[in-house]
Amino acid sequence: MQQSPVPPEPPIYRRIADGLREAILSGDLRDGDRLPGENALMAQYGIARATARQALSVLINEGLAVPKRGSGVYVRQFRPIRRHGSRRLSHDQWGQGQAIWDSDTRGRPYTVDDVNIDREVAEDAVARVLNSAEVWVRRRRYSVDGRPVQLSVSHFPATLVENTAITQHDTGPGGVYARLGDLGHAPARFSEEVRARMPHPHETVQLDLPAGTPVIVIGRIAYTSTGLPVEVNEMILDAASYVLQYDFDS
Amino acid sequence: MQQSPVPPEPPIYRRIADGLREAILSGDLRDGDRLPGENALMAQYGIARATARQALSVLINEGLAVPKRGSGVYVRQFRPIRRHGSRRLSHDQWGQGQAIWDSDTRGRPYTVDDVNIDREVAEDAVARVLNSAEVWVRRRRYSVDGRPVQLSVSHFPATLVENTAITQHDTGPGGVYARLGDLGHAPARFSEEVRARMPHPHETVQLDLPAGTPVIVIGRIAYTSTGLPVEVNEMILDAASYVLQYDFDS
DNA sequence: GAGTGGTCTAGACCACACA
DNA sequence: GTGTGGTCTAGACCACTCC
Repeated sequence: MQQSPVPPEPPIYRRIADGLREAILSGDLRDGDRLPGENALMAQYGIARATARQALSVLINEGLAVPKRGSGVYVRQFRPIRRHGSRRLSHDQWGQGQAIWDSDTRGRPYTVDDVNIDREVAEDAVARVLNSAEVWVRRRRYSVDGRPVQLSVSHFPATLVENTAITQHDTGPGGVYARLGDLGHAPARFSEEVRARMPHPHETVQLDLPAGTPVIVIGRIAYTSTGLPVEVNEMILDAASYVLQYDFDS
Repeated sequence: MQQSPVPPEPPIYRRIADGLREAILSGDLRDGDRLPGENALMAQYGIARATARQALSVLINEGLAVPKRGSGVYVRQFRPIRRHGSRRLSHDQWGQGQAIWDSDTRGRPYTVDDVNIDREVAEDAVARVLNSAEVWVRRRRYSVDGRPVQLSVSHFPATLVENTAITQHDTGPGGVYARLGDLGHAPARFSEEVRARMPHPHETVQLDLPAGTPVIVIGRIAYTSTGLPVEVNEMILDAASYVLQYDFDS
């Protein structure tokens, strides 16, 4: 009867999840493959329904699998869009365009829906940055291949853009940045803050996110060449759909 | 008996979770506050244990709450470290150092543990970028205030750094970049790819991540001024501990 | 219609925290 | 010791998908 300080075994649901995860990460189960369902796990391991569900929920919450009602649980895929930060310093100019991760580089077309434009009282942080209590706000949703991938909320100082096309649905050729240029306030410098977190419920709905998908949050300030902040843009990206790339000298 | 096409009510566990979430996001429940426990929810809503657990698990998987065994479920806090990409173009130089999100800017000291240095056969992606089949690999873990926040794996072309301090624990003054400089290969340009995803199990352990915490993955390539890639560094950051900042001109 | 995942109940035993 | 969350069983009904 050896009773030594054995490291406690992980619970059953976790061991099952570990096995399935390894099958996914090793490539035994590939993109879109069907995982063993609840009934299969119950039979195979002699466990209760809730325990089988718990095992599957681990993988779902890790973003490795997606449940489909009435059908099964499937291996999830990752095929991101590449978003470049700086364009001028783009590393294509000095490297061979090398990248560590694969991505869909063909410029798939964006579509924009759910445009909303309003004049609002700015939130504290935005008011502080733009030095303006009132702002024009442009809310948009971007989709690629019919799937929503990004939410964007742009804020402009109200007095700066009043009576310009920036307050209209159709901003004209070149978009809002061209209109800012018309005003003599062309954006020249950018500061981007990047975070990641789990999505809020409305983001889950608007981006149609499965469980286990974080969002990347980008807060971007656009400055003119003289250092005047002219736009604050908060973007919410489906993390499973994006790779961000930033190139810079030391 | 009106029986009109009512939008189906969300399940109980979700309604409970929604209520708790609102309490957290509105500030009624603050950092570190205790949420109603399983027993409290069972009594208050007249539901079974598993249902109460399910409601709490929603918030836990969203990263809004953290369970503590034998104690309760608590509201989680977010107090990130700010990590700057470019230093030369640092936006302090032309802006007023404005930022959208709060962060702990006081430079809290890093500690490094778990240093591992090995000569290895490179993974495909790394071999392709460095144009080198064999690499020296430096694995490190960084902690702040005693809490692990970042894992880092640096790869260097084996033939380039052989017999230098880069293959030693003590890399000398200025660290590995200074040693690369000694070789006439000082890094001058960087390309960073940024992703976010849920952590793998070993990352969860090494970073001591609670459920509902994504990781930010940074893949960074360092080039010399002549465009020679000299380092590939993959960093895994606790997303709840970081804000990344990138400044650039258009 | 058969099979799947989604929700829910009513129990049980355990390890752990806290007083 | 009491209360907490962690794991697990054995059922149930439902909505949905696929054949």
